[in-house]
Amino acid sequence: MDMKSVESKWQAKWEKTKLNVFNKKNADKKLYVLEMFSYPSGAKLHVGHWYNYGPTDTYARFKKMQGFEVFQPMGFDAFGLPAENYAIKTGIHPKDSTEKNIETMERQLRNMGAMFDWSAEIKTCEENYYKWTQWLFLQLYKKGLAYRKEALVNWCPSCETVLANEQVIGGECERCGSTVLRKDMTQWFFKITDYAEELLSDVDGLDWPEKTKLMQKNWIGKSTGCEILFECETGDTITVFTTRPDTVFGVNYVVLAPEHPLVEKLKVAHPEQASAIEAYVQYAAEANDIDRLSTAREKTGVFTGAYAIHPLTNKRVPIYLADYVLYSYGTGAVMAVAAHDERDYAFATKYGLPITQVIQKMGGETLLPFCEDGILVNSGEFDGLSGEEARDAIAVHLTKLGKGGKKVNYRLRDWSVSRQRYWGAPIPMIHCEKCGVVPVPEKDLPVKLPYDVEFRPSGKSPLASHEGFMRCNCPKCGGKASRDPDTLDTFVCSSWYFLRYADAHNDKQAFSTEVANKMLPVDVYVGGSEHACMHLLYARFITKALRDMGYINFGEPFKRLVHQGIILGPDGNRMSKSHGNVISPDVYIDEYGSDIFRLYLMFGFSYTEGGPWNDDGIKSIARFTDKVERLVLKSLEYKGGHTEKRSAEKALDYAKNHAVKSITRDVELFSFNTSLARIMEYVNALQKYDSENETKNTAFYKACIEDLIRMFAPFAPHFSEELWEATGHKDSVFLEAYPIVDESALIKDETEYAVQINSKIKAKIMIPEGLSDEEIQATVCAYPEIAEQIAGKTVRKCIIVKGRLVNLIVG
RNA sequence: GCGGUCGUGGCGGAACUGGCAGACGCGCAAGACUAAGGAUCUUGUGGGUAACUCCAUGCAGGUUCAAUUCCUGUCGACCGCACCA
Repeated sequence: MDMKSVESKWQAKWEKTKLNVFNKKNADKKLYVLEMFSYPSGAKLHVGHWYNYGPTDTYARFKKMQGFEVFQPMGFDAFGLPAENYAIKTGIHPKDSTEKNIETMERQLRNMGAMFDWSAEIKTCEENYYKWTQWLFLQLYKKGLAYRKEALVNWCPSCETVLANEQVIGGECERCGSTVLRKDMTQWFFKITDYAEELLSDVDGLDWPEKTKLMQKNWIGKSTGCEILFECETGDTITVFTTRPDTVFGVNYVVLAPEHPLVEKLKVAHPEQASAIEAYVQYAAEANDIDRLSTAREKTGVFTGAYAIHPLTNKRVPIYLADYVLYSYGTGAVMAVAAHDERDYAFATKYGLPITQVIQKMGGETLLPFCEDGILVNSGEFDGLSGEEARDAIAVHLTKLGKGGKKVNYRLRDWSVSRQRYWGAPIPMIHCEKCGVVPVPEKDLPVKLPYDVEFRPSGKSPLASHEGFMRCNCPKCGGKASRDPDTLDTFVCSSWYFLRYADAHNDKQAFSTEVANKMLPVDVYVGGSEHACMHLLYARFITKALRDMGYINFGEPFKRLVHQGIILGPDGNRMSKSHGNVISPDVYIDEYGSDIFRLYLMFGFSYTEGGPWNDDGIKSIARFTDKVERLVLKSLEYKGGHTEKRSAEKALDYAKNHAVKSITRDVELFSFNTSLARIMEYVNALQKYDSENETKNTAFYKACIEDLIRMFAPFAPHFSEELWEATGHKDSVFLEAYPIVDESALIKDETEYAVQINSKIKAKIMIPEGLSDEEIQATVCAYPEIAEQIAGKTVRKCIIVKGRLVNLIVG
């Protein structure tokens, strides 16, 4: 079969008959199958795109044949740094390069032959999309979920922009790998922390990979503990957060993060220490994140000269500054218990501070810090309590004294969304000298991104130097004002696109509530696991926020989530230009066509695992489709024959139904390799029937062949359409129902049992269906080979696993 | 350091709730058809052994009538977090 012409033929037909367009009339049977949309940074589709989209399309087509009205849209996440960095390097405008890349990629995606509903296509860099991204920003602002503050933020010196915490991977920029610095800047933030608890507790109800759920949980990082107030000589109060209030009697000193606001005051109160404090704050500010976050690094710090009063013992404890305390977590201050915390122990040892043991391990003393639970000692009235009891009792006691109480803390921080870059959605805010920060009225959206901008980095936002863009009037007072020069993080664009797909042409709203409630949530979402704590978390947050604003009635965007694995280069390494191991799908598609490429991706790997690319595998798939084609075409010539159902027909019928049953289960699990194995088995059975039976039950055999085409259709769509047409059908095979299991064909008269004596296999015996356990045992024991071996011994126990095995315990 | 996932033939990979380890395919070997085959078809294919059988799911234990599957320890690979108090 000439796959190239076959593929373009059927793609044209599908387009013409609108086969892939979602039919709103069948919305009650909708199934929203979504692949993460493409990022057009490279000019072409790579193997990863194929591996995401090809097999998932097979799933979608399978569900369509099962009677679902499948909605499978596709689009482009088109704003972002790579296009801009490319522009800086080459001088080609990001809009031009992005549009060109999209054009190529879209053509390739169409040639893939997936059933994407192109009528709902989205490009996030287009006005009719980012207008609504800006609208979303304004809604969050109205709701108090978008706010501006000066804060220490992650700064990528190479991309010259701020990054969200989620975009800093091990202290490095997610995009370019530069070491991220910290910088004090005024930025827009989304208050994702308001949803920390809900984001955490709703995770459990999701049909997502457990690993991803755990990663989100850890990222949100809930910890329950206690806040404790330490009065300070200056009259201020230092609030610390601890998960171990049971160790409070062991506090040896209190530590503030160098950025803590109280530091200034302490410097004034203790002029003798001022220069030491100053020097240390300076030192901490200059240390980069990598150094500072390293656990191996030696602890450093400085005494402030000040003391705090222990809330329960009233003893004076010294106040230190140390950068092992993070200002961004908890209260930015901790109580140090050297005897029961490794970090405090290391610090105390270095600076010669006292160490007081207050937790006793069962049966003995410990010299090194003992960080587990134990019995309280040296803790006044709390002596003898267990850790758990003490944590509760001390928290209650502190509350009573007004010196603290129970407190929950999250690791999750608010999402910083300002980017000092050009290629993004402008933030729809205006700065007026008189009125302050004023939102752009919704009727004035979109705030258009100008084309003629000097996007080469200058240390500040490119838009800031575009006068025409910046200059505006204040919507409130009408006076002179300027626009916000920053653009939105692209993750804002992608945090709601799945809603826009459902109502992509709405020019009055971002989406209609009615439509969104009908079409969402997404039933199955497929994409890479690298988004676990970024896109997937942001999308959940935005969904919940929109729900609380009344725009939608659901709080989770993606009911089920599947991650595809990664296809590695033939050498087992991740594909990369530097490794020189990049496999181009184009070469193979040219030679074999898209169906065979997709089949190999499905058959050669476990979908969620991925693995190294291998050329031999793809050849074997091409051989298989040839075989199917020969078998189908040969069957067309058969005429006459008999109409009985003899054992040969029964065996074939069994093979078919066995395959149907397994495939139906496996495709649902995204287990495409085993599904195809079952199809291969069925093809082998057909071939066997064909070659072994001179006279055939022709009508039956032809029906089996047609079922094969139906079964194979989701896996090899163009190929199957062509064969379906060859067998005399006019309409698309995708309008056919997927074969359903006929359980009666799977009932056998007898089943082979493995028979064990003392757990060792001794024989395989055919046992008729429907026997009782006693009858099975009797049959087995009467079997000559077994009877011989158990002669003279007593059968003490007989374990029977129905349909599988019998284990005789003799002795 | 903490958390997680995974280690199965020469290779990719199967094995549903503990129940015949190695499905399906590649590769390899032999044969058939051929002028020829890199096409197609048939058969065989974890290892040892002449055979009875024995040994095999990273390694060492444990639970069980039965363990790739559950538990403990250990080695290795990968991923995530990383001074989070």
